[in-house]
Amino acid sequence: MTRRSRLSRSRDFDAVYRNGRSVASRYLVAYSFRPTAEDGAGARNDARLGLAVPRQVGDAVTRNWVKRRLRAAFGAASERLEPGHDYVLIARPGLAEAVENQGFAWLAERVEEALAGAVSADRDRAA
RNA sequence: CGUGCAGGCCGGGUGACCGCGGGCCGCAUCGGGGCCCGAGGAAAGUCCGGACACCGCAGGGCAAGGGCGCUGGGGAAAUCCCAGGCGGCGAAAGCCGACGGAAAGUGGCACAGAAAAGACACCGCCAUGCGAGGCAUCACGCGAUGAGUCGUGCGGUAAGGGUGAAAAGGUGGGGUAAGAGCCCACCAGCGUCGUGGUGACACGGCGGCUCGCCAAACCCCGCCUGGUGCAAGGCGAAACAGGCUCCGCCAGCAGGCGGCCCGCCGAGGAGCCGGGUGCGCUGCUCGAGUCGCCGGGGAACCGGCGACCCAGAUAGAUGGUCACCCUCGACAGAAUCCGGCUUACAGGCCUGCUUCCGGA
Repeated sequence: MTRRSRLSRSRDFDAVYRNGRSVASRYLVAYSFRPTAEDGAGARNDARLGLAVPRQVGDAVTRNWVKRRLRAAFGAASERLEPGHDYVLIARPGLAEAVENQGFAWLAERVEEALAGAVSADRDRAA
């Protein structure tokens, strides 16, 4: 995933939090939101990801480790995702230990189902 | 050889495919390639010192704060480094020490003990007054004298007992009613002189005999000290809206000179409500730089020559899937940059030294 496909500005995060829909599970919270032309930035075709890994997840090394794995899992899932959406994934405490025990494949599944859940919730809202 | 000590170093590796950040170069401008580089010894804690940047700068005194405090050297500086002195620990190599002042003052010294700092004597020791009851001698009539016991009063005494981390210099001798630096010798400490050393100090002579410990308790002395930190700061772009209250206006204290006073400057200052921006570039990595060789020095370190360029991200770059090997991988992620300190760290390697103990 390139620089362009990341959320970088706090107004982008605010927009997703305010307008998007969320799905929470044991270790992850996923937000999804499809910006439209009226939202300023204009509609795009790629999916963008923002990450939030709070201090409770672990020390700096652990948080970096978690973010890398989340990006990789997002990259693997992005081909099956709705284009033009902005996503925010929030890690919850305990995620690092869980990934260490269950492996990357498990994380990839969890990410994919969280994102899918967020997208369907967002679609319901829009409809 | 083990053991112990000191110094230095490494911190999983190799290969394949798919990916991430930066720089350069083509094709060529929808995009897609090639090459190179891409976390640490602590990047950490943010505890010191600087560089750099902006703000302040008129001086004097006081206060406050700050750590620091043996000597010589190194270093831009430091609560840093090296070497040495002194003290403590160890068999040794070696390690540890905020290492000025306790005769400026205040304060503290648990428990135990009579007493913890004007020695106010618990037991004991010594001398003596008085009293008690017996003993011996003389006399044998009252009585007198002597040695000692018990009780009590007054005084002398820090040698002994016991307590303690510590008991008023130590040991031995003389001395004394018993004792005491009361006197003497040696040792410790203090003062002074000489010699050696750049110096801290060391060694030796002489002197008068003597001062508990704690300053990382307050404190005293000496030394030092503008503030804020790269979210500093600069350039550009975009956007906006002001209102209310109070104080002051040539002086005399509105306010400023980070606290106070003197003194100086001085026409604007303070608070509340509301509105806008919160984006791009820069600072941003070539530096007290790293490596090698040579020279100086006991070392820290310094000088010369040569080579090298070694992260610059900005919601913040190292990951995923595999395969193989080994001793199965610790602590841990740059955010302006350096120099230190401190703390964390699986396992392993190298060099030098030590010899109480174990083995040959």
